[in-house]
Amino acid sequence: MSRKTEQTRVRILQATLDQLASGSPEKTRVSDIAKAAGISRQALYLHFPTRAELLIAATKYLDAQVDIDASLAESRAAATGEDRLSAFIRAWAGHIPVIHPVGRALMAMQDSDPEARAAWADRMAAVRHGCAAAVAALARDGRLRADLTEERATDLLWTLLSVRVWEHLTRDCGWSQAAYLAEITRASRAALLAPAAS
Amino acid sequence: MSRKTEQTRVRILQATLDQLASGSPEKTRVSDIAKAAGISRQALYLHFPTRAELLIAATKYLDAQVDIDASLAESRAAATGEDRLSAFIRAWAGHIPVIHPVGRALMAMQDSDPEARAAWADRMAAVRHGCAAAVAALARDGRLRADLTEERATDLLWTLLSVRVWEHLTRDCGWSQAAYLAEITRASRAALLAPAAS
DNA sequence: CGTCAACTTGACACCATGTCAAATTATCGG
DNA sequence: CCGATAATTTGACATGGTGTCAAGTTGACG
Repeated sequence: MSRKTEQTRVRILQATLDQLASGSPEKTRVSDIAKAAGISRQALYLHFPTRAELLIAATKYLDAQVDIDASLAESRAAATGEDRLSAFIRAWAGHIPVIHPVGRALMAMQDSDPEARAAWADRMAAVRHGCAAAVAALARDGRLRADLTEERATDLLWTLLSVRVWEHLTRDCGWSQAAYLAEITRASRAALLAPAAS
Repeated sequence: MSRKTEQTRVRILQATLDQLASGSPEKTRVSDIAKAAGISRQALYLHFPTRAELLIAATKYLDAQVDIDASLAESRAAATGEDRLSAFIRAWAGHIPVIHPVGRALMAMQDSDPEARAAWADRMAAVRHGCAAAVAALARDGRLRADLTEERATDLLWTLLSVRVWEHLTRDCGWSQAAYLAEITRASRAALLAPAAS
């Protein structure tokens, strides 16, 4: 009963991630996912009430698999604010490609589905929280640009690290992930750090 | 004959811009626009074959009204590269709010309509061209950061000035237009200019 | 072997876009 | 001012995806 239900649920979630990753996420239909999971479209609706909730569940499922907190451990352990900033950027930048397919699908639904909007906003708020921590560490070291409040610096970093910026640089500009990481790290330092950096 | 057709056409385009500006652009339906223009939905299709082409035509109509080239004149006339960069940013930043409603509608169609995608890409390519000119002026003055190629610098500036970044800062972060302009100018200078700036 | 849950099949409502045909109303040239 | 014709209206319909509903089928487990 519950055993089988859970199996099917996981199979659906995995199929969702697979389908989103291969092909345009925003054009992936519920029927495509059901087919990939080997069940009927209606059966999928027995597990997830709407497309939006399926996507949200898939996001959480992915979270559970990748364990972003572990990647952020290095950032939190950094001795200096500058190290913390770099480590945070490195960790988050490495995660963007992983969450991008489902993120793109979620972003595409933002205008039509309030739940999807809230779910995505929530995840991004978590990223902002990480940005704020890095900025606070910088401020503690006295390395933050004097004319920036912590809040404004956080907004700036959050924007620089947004998925849209990653998309623009890697997709529209054709940058490699390595180039993205190097340049966005540099740009973030340039934007936030007081002059006379290392 | 052609007189009336033209009148109606303009009325539709104006109604389109009005509707997009008031209310979520991506949720604006063809029937909403037709109603605002005072004609039937089917009559609208007599003038514009698809929603995408209507939006594209509205973009061109808006262009014709605002004359972006005039705003860029100051930028082109700048004596130094740094002045040119600042003037370009100021001009473009001032235009983003104007084109944003229709731009947002166009961006929302990118995944479903290749024509809309191409039209928006085209406009953004024009912005990139402006970025490239500013970067070239900077390079000519020897003010470009040594470790950046002109191409990469252009990509960076183009990204910083993207509509998505403007949306993020003004909508998600709640920044005023003035704050956006000031901070994005600063960030662009920090990202592109060689140290020891004015 | 019977029961209950999971699943299937097939039909349908909804909503926005886009198409079509027939009827009606403006508009313009003569 | 009238007749041709262009512009518009009304109403019906196709398409494609989401979400719902009902009735029938399969399969596991006590």
